[in-house]
Amino acid sequence: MTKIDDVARLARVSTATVSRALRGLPTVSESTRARVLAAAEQLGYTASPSASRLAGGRTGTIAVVVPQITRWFFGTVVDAAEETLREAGYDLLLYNLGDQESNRRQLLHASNLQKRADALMLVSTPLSEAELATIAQLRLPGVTVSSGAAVPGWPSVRIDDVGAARAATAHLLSLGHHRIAHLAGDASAELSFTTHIDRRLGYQQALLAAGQKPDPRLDVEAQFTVDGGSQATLDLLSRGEPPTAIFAACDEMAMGAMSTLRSAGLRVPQDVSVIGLDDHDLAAAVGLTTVAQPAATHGRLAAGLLLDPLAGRPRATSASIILPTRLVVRESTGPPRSG
Amino acid sequence: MTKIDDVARLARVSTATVSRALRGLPTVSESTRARVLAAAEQLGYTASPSASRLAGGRTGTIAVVVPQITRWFFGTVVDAAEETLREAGYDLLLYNLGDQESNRRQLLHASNLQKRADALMLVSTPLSEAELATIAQLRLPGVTVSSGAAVPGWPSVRIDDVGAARAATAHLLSLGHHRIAHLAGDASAELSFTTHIDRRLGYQQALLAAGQKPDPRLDVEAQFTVDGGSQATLDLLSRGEPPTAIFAACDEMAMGAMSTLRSAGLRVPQDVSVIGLDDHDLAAAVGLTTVAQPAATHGRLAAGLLLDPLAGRPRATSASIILPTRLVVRESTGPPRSG
DNA sequence: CTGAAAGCGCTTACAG
DNA sequence: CTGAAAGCGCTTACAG
Repeated sequence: MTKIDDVARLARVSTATVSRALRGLPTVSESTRARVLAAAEQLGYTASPSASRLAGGRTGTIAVVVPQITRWFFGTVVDAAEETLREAGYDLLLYNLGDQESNRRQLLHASNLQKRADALMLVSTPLSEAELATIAQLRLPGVTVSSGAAVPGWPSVRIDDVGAARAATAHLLSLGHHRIAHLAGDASAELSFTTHIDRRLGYQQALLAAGQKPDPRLDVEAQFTVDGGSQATLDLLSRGEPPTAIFAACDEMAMGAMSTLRSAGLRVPQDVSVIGLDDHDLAAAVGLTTVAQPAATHGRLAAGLLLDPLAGRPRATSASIILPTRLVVRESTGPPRSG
Repeated sequence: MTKIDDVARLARVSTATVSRALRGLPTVSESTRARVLAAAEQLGYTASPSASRLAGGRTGTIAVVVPQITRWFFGTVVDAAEETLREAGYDLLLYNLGDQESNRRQLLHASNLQKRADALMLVSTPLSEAELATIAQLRLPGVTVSSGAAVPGWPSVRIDDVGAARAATAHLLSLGHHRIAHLAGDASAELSFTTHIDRRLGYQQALLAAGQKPDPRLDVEAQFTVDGGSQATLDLLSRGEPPTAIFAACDEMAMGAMSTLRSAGLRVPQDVSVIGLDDHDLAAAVGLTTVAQPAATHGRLAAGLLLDPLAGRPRATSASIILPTRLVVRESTGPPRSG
């Protein structure tokens, strides 16, 4: 591997000058810079990241933490963030929390993060008090995407979960539904996971605004996945008279619900309407009505918010971005039979 | 940040001993090791990765390259690989190639990789001759997942794409279909991308074995996505008499096809049968018949193949793993109307 | 605008 | 089993 000395020798300058020229620092004459670039090019030189990091104190890396990369929203956020970060020259270190709580603790341990990344992007990742305190003390720049922890001093990119859930439920109400079920995220599993709580809140608010009292028997918790949606729907059906409509807290659950309803001999939307929240890649294909949220935009904007302070620039945008959602009506919702 | 000297001072040993004790090298007495561990614990010490990498020559990082993290197969492979790698103490550096060819070239440039990662996992990533040569010359350990490049000396984990496609097509043939279309990956877009070629080959082999001549008008190319499947199906329908069955090269395309067929007023499977290849998370929910491939197993095994040589162990498994596929019959396939 | 020298925080022969 | 010292390949004040 060629190193900086090789380039310096060939360009007849010091290693300090090579370092400056290659990083585009302004204190290098044009002719020198040209000579250095030519030498580096000729030798196929790239600085060793380990050495740069140690000497410079910056890692050139952003750590991105997601609950599970296979879920639509998280995959899409990471996809968009990766592109933005790479264009800016940053590497993306992926932390996929998975199910294991032990995994979580270890990953979010301070010393692990601070020495590995210049900044942190937490996607839908709740934090304990202790974790929050540690991160605050590290003074690591960061951004949160979607709900989860609110880290003091960090910007956030998210939607109005309460409002989106309200809109989804209101759509069902406007069609004349009176028995509207909710498939909620499992609030107990992930500490202070506000997404689940907020969406349930929006659901309840919409019902109350329409003069309906939320019925706990129509409100079931499950995993935020296709299987979770299926299980929750089975659960719902086993409780007796089925609802006339279901608001699932995410599209994956909604698709699981649609599938289970059909297997149970119920037609969607004639017997039961289903609405989700996301606008998953496949929502259009399965005719799912949903409240769309712009996942890629989350990732792109969050990455941008991280880059500004890292480059020493003031943040271009305000600290907290609430992205718009919109109702997309497809074939999975309609008026109730008796409506 | 506490550094190794702090620990050494507290434990009353040299930094060399701290380094050895913490990494579990055998040449440290038990009592010394205990003292060092206690000191490190007390100070909350973790070694600086940059310094370790520079001094030790290892990065503790695996670079994982995927075409697009949002696609089911790739997301699932990365999810499984991440878990295995993290358990072994490795970081995962994600390279999401995306659409941009320029991106590709830069990422796969030798100097970029060798200094950033100890090993490389290429998922469905074709390489040019030049890239292959560079990688071979780097002597970087690696593994390929799914088809793409065959790097000399690297193990691979994949399915038999030709056989899987043959099985999918044979299923349609066995139901009595005579006009079987194929939605293929866009072979021209990604150099030497053998997955697309192999699946088309299997399709053609099955037809020929049944005495049917492949009809180019029933063989359309598209993106490996839901939208790609929709577009290709529209294309197919615009060519005149529709096929009685469609074999889509992946489930996402198959789901796009199902959706477009229904929008066009064609029933699945009564008017047109559809079979995919993957067993996507949502395949069961939409009743898609498919040839299942174990995506998570790909990721887990590939990560394992990488870890053995990195730990200096001989590889536990043979160099080339062909994982089994299996036909999963659901509701999207049936006999042709006139059959 | 450029260079000599120190230093980033570890690991690794080399000795003992 | 342990330590002193060199070295990994850069970047950064400090001088000029």
